[in-house]
Amino acid sequence: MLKLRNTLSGRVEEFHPMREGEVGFYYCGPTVWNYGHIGNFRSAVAADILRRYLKFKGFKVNHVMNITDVEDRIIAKSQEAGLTIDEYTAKYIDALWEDFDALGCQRPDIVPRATRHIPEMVSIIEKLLANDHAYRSDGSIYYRIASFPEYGKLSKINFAGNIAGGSDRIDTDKYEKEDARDFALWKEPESETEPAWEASIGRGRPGWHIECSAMSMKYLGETFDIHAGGIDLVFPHHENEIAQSEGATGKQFVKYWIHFEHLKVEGETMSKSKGNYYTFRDVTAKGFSAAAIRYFLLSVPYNKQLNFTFDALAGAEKTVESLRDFRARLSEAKTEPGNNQALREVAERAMKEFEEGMDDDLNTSIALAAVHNLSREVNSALARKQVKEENKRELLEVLAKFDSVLNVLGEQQTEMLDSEVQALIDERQEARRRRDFGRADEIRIGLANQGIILEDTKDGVRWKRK
RNA sequence: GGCGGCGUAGCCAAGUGGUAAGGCAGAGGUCUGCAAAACCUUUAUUCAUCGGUUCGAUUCCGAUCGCCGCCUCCA
Repeated sequence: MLKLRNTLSGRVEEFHPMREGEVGFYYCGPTVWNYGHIGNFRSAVAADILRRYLKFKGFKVNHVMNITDVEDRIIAKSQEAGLTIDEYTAKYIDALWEDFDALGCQRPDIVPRATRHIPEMVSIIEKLLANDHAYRSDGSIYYRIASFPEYGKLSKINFAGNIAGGSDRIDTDKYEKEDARDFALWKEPESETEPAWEASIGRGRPGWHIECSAMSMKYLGETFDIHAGGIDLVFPHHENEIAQSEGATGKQFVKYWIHFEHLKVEGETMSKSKGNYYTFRDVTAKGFSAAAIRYFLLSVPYNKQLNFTFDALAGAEKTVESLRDFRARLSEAKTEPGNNQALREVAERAMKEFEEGMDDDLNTSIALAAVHNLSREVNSALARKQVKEENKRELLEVLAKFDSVLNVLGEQQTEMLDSEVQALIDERQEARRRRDFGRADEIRIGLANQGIILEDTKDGVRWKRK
C-alpha cells in the first residue's frame, strides 16, 4: 500500500485515488525565466519518480505539467528583448524538453500553458467576483482572503504575527488592496505595450496563481488526486490556488499535496553570488552523465534536503556504471536449464524490499539498497555459476521492473563491433594463447585509446565503451 | 521577528525507544599472464554539544552551537 506525506495534513497517509485505478496528477513545473539550474531537476526527477511509481503500482496516470508563461518577470524580459511572450519563451521550452529527455523524465501527457487558457481563468474570476471572494480595485481584481477562513491551511502560516501584522517586506502602498494579504487575480496593464487580453472582466492579464487553478481543474476535474511541486511553492502559490479553486467551486481542490525539498550545493544555498550556481548543462559540461545526475538526484528521498557535491556525483557515476555492468553481465551469462530456488528467493526478497521502500513515501534510499543487495548476491551467484536459465529470465525481469521506476540503466548495448576491431580482439586472444602478452597488452591499450574497454572472463572477452 | 527542516564514518546518506541500511572512496584477500570487472573480509564502541526522561536514546524532551528553507511571482 503506497503511503505519501500529504502537506495538507502534515502526515503520511495511505494513498487512495478518487477513481479506481486512475490518478490525476498535476505538477507545477519550473518557470521559464529561472529555468535550468540543477535544483529544478531535483524536483523534475522527483515528480518523474512519483509518476513512474504510480504506474508501477498499476495506476493509469493523467499527468499534467504547466509551464508558466504569463508572469511579471517573463513579461518584463520579453519586452526588454523586444519579443512576444511566445518568441521569448520558445527557446527555454525547447531546452526544457531536451533536458527532460536527457534526464530520463517522461514527458507529461498534457502541458498546458497559461497564454492558451485565458478564458478558463476569466471564468473562475467571474465566479469569484459573483460570490464575493474577489473585488475590483483600481482596474485590477484581487482575491479577498478575509472571505476564505481556511486560508493558510496548507502552509500553516500564522498571519497574526506575520504578514498582516506588517512584515517589512510587504509593500502595502503598491496596490489598492483591502488587506495586505490579498493577491491579484487579474492585473490592469500598466502600459499600452504590455501584453493584455480583452475579457468580460476588463482588459488585462492574469495574476500568477490563477493559471494553475484553471488549468488543473480543466484537465483533471474540480477535485483531483495529487498536486505536486517544489516546497517553495507551498506559500503563496499553492495556498492561493486552494483559495481560488475552492472559493469558486465550493469543493475540495486537491486530495494529496506533495512537495519536493530543495537542493543545497556544497552545504550552502545555491546562489550566483556564492559561485555555486550550476545548471544541468554546466554539470554535464564537466563530463558527468545525465544518468549519474539522475541517480544522484533520486538517491535521497524527495522530502529531504539533498547536498549536491561533485564528489557525491562522481560516486553516482561509478554506481550507475556498475549497475549497468551488472545487467550486461547477467544478460550475457551462459546459463543451464533449470531454476535455483535460493536465487528465486533472492529475486522475490529484492522486489519486496524495493516496493516496501517505495511504498513508504517513496523512500528511494531503501529501494536502492534493495537493488544493490540484489546486484551483489546475483554477481556472487554468477561467479559461482549458480544462475540457471529460469533465474536469469526472472532476475532480468525484476531489474527491468526496478528500472521502470528508476530509469538509470538506459538502453542495453546491442551494438556490434566493426570487423576491424573484432579482428584485433581475435588477434589478441590468439596472442594470449601463444602467451605473447606483449602483443596482447598492446592491442588492449590500443583499443582502450579508442574507447573500447576489454575485460577477460572465464567465458571469453567482454567489451564495453568507455 | 514568525513558522518549519536538518546536523549519522573521508564524501553522499537511510534509519529506529533495544543497540548503526546502501553507494562512493580506502585497506587486505580471491580470481587473472598482468589488468579490469566481480566476489570475500575490513573501515562509526558510535549518530553536533550539554543536560533530562527511561531498564535502555542516535531515536523522546529541554538548552546550546552550526547549516538550510518559507514568510512578494524562487524547484
